[in-house]
Amino acid sequence: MRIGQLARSIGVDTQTIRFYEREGLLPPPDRQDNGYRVYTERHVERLAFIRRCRILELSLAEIHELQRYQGAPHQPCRAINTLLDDHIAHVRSRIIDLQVLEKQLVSLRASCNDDREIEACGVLEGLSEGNMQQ
Amino acid sequence: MRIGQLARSIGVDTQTIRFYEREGLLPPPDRQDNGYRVYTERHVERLAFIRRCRILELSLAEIHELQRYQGAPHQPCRAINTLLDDHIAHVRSRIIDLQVLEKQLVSLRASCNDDREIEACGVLEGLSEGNMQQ
DNA sequence: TCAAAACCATATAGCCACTATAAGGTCAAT
DNA sequence: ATTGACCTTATAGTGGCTATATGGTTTTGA
Repeated sequence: MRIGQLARSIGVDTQTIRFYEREGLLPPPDRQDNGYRVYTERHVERLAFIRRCRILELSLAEIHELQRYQGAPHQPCRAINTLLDDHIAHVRSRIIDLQVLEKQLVSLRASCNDDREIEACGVLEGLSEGNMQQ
Repeated sequence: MRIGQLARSIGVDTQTIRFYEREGLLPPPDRQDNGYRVYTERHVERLAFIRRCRILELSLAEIHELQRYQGAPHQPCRAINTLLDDHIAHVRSRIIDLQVLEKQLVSLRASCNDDREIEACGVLEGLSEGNMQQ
C-alpha cells in the first residue's frame, strides 16, 4: 500500500503521514526501488491509533508516551490512566475558562446596540476602559 | 517611560511589546539618543487595550480590525458588534466541542481501573479499537 | 505512442502568539 | 574598574499541521 492509499483510507493528508514519520510516531516503512513508501496493515492500525488519539485532542507527546507503554505490555497500566485523568482535567479546566470568557463577552456585547456611531459604541468603550475583572 | 517600565505596568514581557510593534498593533515610539524606546501615556492605553482584547481571546487580526474602527469614529458601529458576535459564536462552539470531548474521555476512562497490566488496559484497548464515534 | 494527469519524493516556509536564546551596547552605583 | 540592571537587534523554537516549489515516476487514455 502506498502513501496515497493509506492517506485516503484513514482520512489524512499524505503530508501528515510523512510528518508523523519524521516525528517518530509512525515507523519508517520499506521503500520500493523508486523510493516510494510501502505500508503494511500494521501501519494502518498505527495511524488509526494516532488519529483516534488526536480526535480526543491528545498531544503528539502524549501519543508518543502511550506508544511507549504499548511496548511494555506487562507493566501496570496506572500511568495510562493518569495520563487520561490529566487530560480530562485539562479539558475541564479549559471548558470553565471558556464559560467565564463567554459570560464576559456576552456582558460586553449587551452594552451596545447596532445603531450607534463608533465613538459611542459600548463594546469599544468596554474594551477601552479599565473596569474589566482579571 | 522606557520599555521595562511599560512592560511592568501592564504585566507583559518587553519582547511582547516589541512584537506588537512589529505587528503594527503598537505605534513605534520615539527613541532616545541611545536608541532606547520612549513611551507615552497613549502607548500605555493602547497596550492596555490590546491586553484586554487578548484576555477575551480576540486574535491579533481582530484587534487590528478594532483599531481601524477606532480611527473612524463617525462610522456606524455595527461591524464591531458583528465582530464580537462572531467571537462569541466561536467560543460557544468550542465549549460544545470540548463538552463532547469530555464525555468521550470520561467514558473511555471508565473502561479501566488502575490495577491492570498494560496488555489488558481498557483505555488503551478503547484507543486501539475502531468503535469510536466520529 | 505520446502527452496529460495523477502520483510520489524532498526541502522549505507559513500559520498563531508569543517565548527563548545569543550577542552585544548603555548606564548608574559601588 | 567592574558589576548588574537595563536596553538593542537578530534568529530560532513552540505545536500540529498545511502550503508551496521543484522534480521524478507511473498510469491513463486519445
